[in-house]
Amino acid sequence: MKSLKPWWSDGGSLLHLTILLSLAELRLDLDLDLYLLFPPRTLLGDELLLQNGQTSHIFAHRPFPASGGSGRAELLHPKCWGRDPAAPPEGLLLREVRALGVPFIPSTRVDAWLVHSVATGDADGAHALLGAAAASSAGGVGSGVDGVSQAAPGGGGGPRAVQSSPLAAGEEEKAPAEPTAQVSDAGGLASERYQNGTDAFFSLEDLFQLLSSQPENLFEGIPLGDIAPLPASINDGMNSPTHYNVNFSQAISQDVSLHEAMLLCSDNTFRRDPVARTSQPQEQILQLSSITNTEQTLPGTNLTAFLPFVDNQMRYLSQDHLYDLDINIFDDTNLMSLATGGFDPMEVSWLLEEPGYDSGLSLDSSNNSTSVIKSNSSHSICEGATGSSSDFSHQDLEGAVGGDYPEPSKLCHMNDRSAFHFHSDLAFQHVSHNHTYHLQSSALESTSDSFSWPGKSQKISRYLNDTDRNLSRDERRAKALHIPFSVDEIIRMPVDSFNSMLSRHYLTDLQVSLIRDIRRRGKNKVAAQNCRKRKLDVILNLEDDVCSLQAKKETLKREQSQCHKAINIMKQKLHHLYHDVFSRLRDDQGRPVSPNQYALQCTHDGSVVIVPKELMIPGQKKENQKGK
DNA sequence: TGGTATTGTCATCTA
DNA sequence: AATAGATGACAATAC
Repeated sequence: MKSLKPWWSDGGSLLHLTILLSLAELRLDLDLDLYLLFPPRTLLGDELLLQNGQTSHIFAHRPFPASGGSGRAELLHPKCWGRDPAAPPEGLLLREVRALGVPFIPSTRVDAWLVHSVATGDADGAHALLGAAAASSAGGVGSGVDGVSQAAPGGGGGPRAVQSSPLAAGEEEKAPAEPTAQVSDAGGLASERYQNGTDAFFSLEDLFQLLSSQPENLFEGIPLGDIAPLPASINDGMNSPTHYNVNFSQAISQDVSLHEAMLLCSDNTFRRDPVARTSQPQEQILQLSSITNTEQTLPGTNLTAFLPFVDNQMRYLSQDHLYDLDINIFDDTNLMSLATGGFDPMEVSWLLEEPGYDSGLSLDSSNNSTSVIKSNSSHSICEGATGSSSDFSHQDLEGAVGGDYPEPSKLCHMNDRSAFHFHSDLAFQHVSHNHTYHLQSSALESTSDSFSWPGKSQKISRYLNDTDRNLSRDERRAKALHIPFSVDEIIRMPVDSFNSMLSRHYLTDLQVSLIRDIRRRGKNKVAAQNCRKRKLDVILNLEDDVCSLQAKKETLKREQSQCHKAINIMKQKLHHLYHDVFSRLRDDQGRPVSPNQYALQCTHDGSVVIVPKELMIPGQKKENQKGK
């Protein structure tokens, strides 16, 4: 391996894997591809828990038409698995996929670790793993499938329990001159082991062991040409030893990007038709579309499936088709929609042009348009194969957000990765190459120029299906950008988790911008709701206070009235008492005392004396007058 | 068709 | 200085 660097770095630069005549690297590449052969029935956006606690998401999912609904799922990015070589991901998909009831689960730890090692540029770790695996295979040390997770990654010990594989010693002892038979037998055993109804998958361990056990024989014995007829059907490929077309000389002589390996080849691997290989690119793609729908496809059991990027298809997939790894998904959304005939630019641009939207989706048009144009050229296959735009447009909106995921069979997504693979969809069998590129620019103009449309809501609603109509604007945007988190999750996530999530996942600038806007708007929405709630509470409390104060006022008024009444009664009583006292008073001559001339006055010792009014203190006079 | 309530969003302020 | 939350103001929408 001559060069290895993270292929997500440098804004989409590719990791070119110059494949040498090295079996280890061959195995490595095989594992890379195999890793993509996830079991079916996973849905786009499925969050996969890794044993190391990290998560990843299925970002692409392509069904195998001939396998009765089975398919492959691809993780969002190896970057999601963490970058610490000391803590390789474990348990990849194991519990989840088993919970889904799929018949086969690829090896967990080693495969993830291999991809992880390659993706992170840790070639030594990957090679050490491979070497350890080979040594383990030769030494016959292993503990079964579960032993995979027990092995120490990074070359410490044999990470793969090769001996426990159903392809154990018997396969290793096969004649070196019959490598293809080994492959076939391996596939047969594997299918025998894993076959379950229409779903059968080749075990990574089986393949790994096969390659590890007799590398020289395998490598040298594989003919350069087609050595055997294609299997007549999937079942043939599954249940009987079958020869496959494996051209290793071509495989090891090409500079292939990891992106190609991961994103392009997995589907292409199932094309075995030599005629199709020699066809023109577009024709090949079309043939590929149809081939994948026929019994010629053999999911998981054909060795060619493990050598996708060594297939001749890579020849016509020029770098123009691949060169922008950093193409953001939204660009792909535009592309796929725009590239299809009869597309209405509004169908895409409304996602960006809804009023008040400033998340940068539209404003970042310079970078956006660039990537779109790039992806435009790189998506000629997809554009030509799409044919119909409406279905795509709606399916595109059904992303990972909100937990409302489309069925795998519908998952022909807009991103550049899956766009290369959607030939597996039956809908693309009878499509023509309609390169309506002009629509793209018009859409871009519309997305970048206008921010308000008259009657836009009605127009927008026309493009929303029932599901999307129930989604919020941010949810639709998030779907359009294939953001692998729910809006609720983005909003409610703690700050630390949010920041770590942004750093852990491979997200384009647009995605990050949208996520931050979603979070900001969501937080502010909640804050506004709380604010209004508080304001309403304050108003209600004030109203309650007014009511209580009014009631208290009434009570005080009643008490005052009662006091006045009591006072008047007391005055009346005092008046009567006063006159009663004077009526009984007599002076020393026996004459009645006139209350007009005298007054009753209380002394400090409590006694009552009769005082002439002219001798009274003025204040006492007033009191006596009041009492009268 | 106008009024009103609700809600989302942005700008700005505040802690 | 940066940031999250609070809040006023405005617009869109539904009734």
